[in-house]
Amino acid sequence: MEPRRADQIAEELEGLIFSGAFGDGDRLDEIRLAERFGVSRTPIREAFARLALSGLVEAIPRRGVFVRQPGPVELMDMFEVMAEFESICGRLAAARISDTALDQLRAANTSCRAAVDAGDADGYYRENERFHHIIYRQSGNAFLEGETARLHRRLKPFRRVQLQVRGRLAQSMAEHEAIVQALTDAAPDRAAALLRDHVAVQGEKFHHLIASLKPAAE
Amino acid sequence: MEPRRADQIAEELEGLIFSGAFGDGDRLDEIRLAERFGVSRTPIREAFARLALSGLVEAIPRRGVFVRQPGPVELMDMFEVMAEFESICGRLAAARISDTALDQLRAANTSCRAAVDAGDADGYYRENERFHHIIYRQSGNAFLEGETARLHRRLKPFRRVQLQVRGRLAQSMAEHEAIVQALTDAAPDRAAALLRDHVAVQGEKFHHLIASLKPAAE
DNA sequence: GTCAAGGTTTTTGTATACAGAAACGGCGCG
DNA sequence: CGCGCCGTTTCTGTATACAAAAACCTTGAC
Repeated sequence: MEPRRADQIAEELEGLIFSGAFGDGDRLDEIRLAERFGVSRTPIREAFARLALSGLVEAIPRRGVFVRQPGPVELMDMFEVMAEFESICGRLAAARISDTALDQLRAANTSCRAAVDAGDADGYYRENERFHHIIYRQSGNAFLEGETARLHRRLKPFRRVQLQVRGRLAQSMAEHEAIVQALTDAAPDRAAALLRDHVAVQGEKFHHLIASLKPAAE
Repeated sequence: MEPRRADQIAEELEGLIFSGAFGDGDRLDEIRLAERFGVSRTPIREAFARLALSGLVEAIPRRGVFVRQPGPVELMDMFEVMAEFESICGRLAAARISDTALDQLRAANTSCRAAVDAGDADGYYRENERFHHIIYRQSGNAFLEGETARLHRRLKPFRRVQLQVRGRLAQSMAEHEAIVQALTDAAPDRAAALLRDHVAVQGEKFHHLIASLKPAAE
């Protein structure tokens, strides 16, 4: 049989969870999913293991696996941590960044601005991601880079929403340039502060958004 | 059959990896392990999934699972991140900590000192852990608490080594008291700086240790 | 009418069997 | 003598079958 069946299933399930087909606390039935995907229970269980690695589901022994989707509170917590992660990366990168990487940052920023001007949302996301990943890498700490990228990836589905606020993109671009400047000047504290605020703002915007979306929920 | 077989196997394998029976890059043979534990391959694979969650092994598709033990460089990176984690927890906790928790910190510190005086190493480790976990909790950020505890746990086997340096325990105790003072004074920056240094020192000690142990390795 | 106990059903966990891919070795060719 | 190709073997991935535990429902007693 196809060797990467379990991986594909994991991806599809990931999509289903992100799309909201499965909500927080929902139990994922092995048998139903096995029938649905036309495979046995084994690759389903394998897929569950993959999802558990990403933190999307949690397996409770003898009970089954349950969708673990962060609620508003946990999401705010995650954004707060994300801001600190980026801040640390920036602080370290300010001392360790190479000239080549600085050029790459400026290039990513230029592409980013071009995407904004062209109204190319996908392009913006892609270049924005590149920008941040360069900073992660330049922290010179592979473990930090990995953990930061991990959380970044996990928050990805929720980041899209809050960027639709008018004027945020232009402001974000300005912040990017200030960050590049701080890194160029090798100013660790400034870079750390700028990056923290840059991401923290995303969290706040997100908070306002969910607050306006469901005011009666809490 | 016993329902928690896979969990037990996972624990045993964890012990084997920590004890050095399996080194970095070693491939874990499903069949051999199945024979060794007297079970089929299925619970072994289940155990692998658990270990992968802890980051102790890495599964490469169609190749098998391999022990992923951090080398000196990665370990240093992890200690650096650990220091930043604790620092963040301290900064947030300084603003959010409760009087009850402050009392608990002082109590843990007292027990800690008693253990040091009694030469009770295990007691020291336990109370020291309690001390730090209280701070994680008091950050008021459940996600941060979880991630910090996770990394703390992962570094646990390597922490034991570096504490055997003479005089470190007493110094560590003094740092603990300074940290409690900073939290009592609600001084976020001071608490953050103290905690960062408190943990960073561990990383440095560790670095010196491995440097002295294998000078020809690099 | 409510609660508890027992049996039934559903579901997880494990064992075994099989298919397909990757690693290994021998053979032939240049 | 070195290199590449093909058959063999070993191992991962998947399917199916079975055991055991938890959830569910029914039934009986208080």
